[in-house]
Amino acid sequence: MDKRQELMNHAVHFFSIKGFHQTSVQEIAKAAGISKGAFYKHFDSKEGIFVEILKQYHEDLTRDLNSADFESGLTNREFFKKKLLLEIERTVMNKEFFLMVFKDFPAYDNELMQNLLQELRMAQLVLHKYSLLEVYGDRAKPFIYDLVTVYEGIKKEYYFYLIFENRPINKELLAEFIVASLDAIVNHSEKIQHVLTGFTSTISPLEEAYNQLEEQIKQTSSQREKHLSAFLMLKEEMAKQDAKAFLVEALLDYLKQEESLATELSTLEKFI
Amino acid sequence: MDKRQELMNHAVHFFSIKGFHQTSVQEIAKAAGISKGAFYKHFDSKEGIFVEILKQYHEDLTRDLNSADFESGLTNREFFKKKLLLEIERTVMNKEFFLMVFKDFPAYDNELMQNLLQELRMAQLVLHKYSLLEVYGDRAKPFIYDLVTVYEGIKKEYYFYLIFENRPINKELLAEFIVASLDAIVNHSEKIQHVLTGFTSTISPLEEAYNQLEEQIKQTSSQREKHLSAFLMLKEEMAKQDAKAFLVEALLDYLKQEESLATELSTLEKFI
DNA sequence: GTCTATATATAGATAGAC
DNA sequence: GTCTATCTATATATAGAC
Repeated sequence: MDKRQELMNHAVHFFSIKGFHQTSVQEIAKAAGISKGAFYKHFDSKEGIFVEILKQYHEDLTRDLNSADFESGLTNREFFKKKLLLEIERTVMNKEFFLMVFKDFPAYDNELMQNLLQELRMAQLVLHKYSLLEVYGDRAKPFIYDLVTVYEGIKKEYYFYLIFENRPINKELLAEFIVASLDAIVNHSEKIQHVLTGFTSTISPLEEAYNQLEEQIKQTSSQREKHLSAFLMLKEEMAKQDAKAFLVEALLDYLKQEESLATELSTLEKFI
Repeated sequence: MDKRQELMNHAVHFFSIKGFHQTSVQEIAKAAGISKGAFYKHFDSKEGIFVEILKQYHEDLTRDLNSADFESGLTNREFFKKKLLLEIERTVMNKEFFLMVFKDFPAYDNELMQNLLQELRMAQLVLHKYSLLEVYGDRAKPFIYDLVTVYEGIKKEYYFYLIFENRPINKELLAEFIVASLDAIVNHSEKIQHVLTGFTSTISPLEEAYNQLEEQIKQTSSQREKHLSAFLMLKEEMAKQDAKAFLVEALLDYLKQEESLATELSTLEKFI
């Protein structure tokens, strides 16, 4: 077999058991019967092999789902259910990939990787959106984003049972159960107000960072009024062309004293 | 403030951003204004502080939910929804904890930690089970485990929106939406076959390991028949009091040639 | 493309002085 | 309870011979 592919197979295996950071290049190389040094002739870094695994999985999945041919004459619902069953079976067969993704992740300071992940996720989201619209049509439209969320949430939770806990579950039954649950929600939907309005945010990232900080102050601050005032002055000052650096800094430092605001403040600081 | 508590707060912060393994004790200590050496006067290891954080969160959560007093005269459904809303708000307020748990995890070779996690998860599961039974009564009973799974799946997926993507979502609306979705599923439940039969497995871990391996051979093996035969002989031999070590070993090695069986085989090997 | 040897860095944890 | 210095282990990645 191709050494490169062999390395990737072993890598998925170790990543799925120990997580990305706890797996060494040495282990992967050794499992494939080569030295650590030789590994770097095939991949330029440990992150490199991880990215290649992600890409390959995504390509395989897309190819599989597109090339699947179901008997003709199926209703939309039956077709949807067949695709779901295929996805469930595929996920269980590739359980190591699933485990790898849900364990440790090398994505957190690598923008390239984050973009890749975002992209893969979006692709799945859009796919599900159109599948559900095909089945439920206009009745699903007003709350399609909520329906997609419910669908993905239920699916994922059963994946945990199937994969993390190795539970023996009848997959045909599971597919029917999930679709039947969606049926129920859609049939009931006139009585339900929707929650989500779309998958992509329409406000700017800076605006969002402001909103997040304001919300967090309102919810958790020990000195709500003072912190809100500081926040408003900060927002005003930062909007100015000739913002005073010392003032911005002072207000940030002041707010940083409240530990619960740390995450929101670091996000905001990226825009300075 | 208590230095110990201060260290824990900073630890959650770093763990939530960079993950457990990517955060050094040095960073945590420095953020709290002490040296790395001094850290070890407060906690005996990095894992130690992680466990303490988990325990504290669980205690706080239990206390909060028990001490919450809602107005009297609420219906079961209203009461359930109020508790859900409280949990949503609490989760968003403690988003760093949520991020920490869903990022990197130090649990994978530490049995003590795995037990703790299992315990915390079970506690939540049982809590949800009884809450749902209170609201839906006998109608939910036949498929209560599926209902709990659906409930937790939907909730978790929205938490991802709220926390990872910082989406502004009306929490009151969200709580109503989730409960309404559960209403719909329960009302529709006569027409739905259930999937799960319980949360705890009734067969022994060894038996389960056998089942897993057999299933995996059937689903993924490139030489189904040969591998199944090897599997059956292995199972038979291992059951014997005077099992031949060389035969067990040989059969294991033979099966190991099929890479897709690696996970199941390592699980099984623990019983030898 | 593979090896061994090595550069370089950083981690968790401990020792001993104050 | 805090510091600095140090131990020990292990990691990613590279260099250079074959």
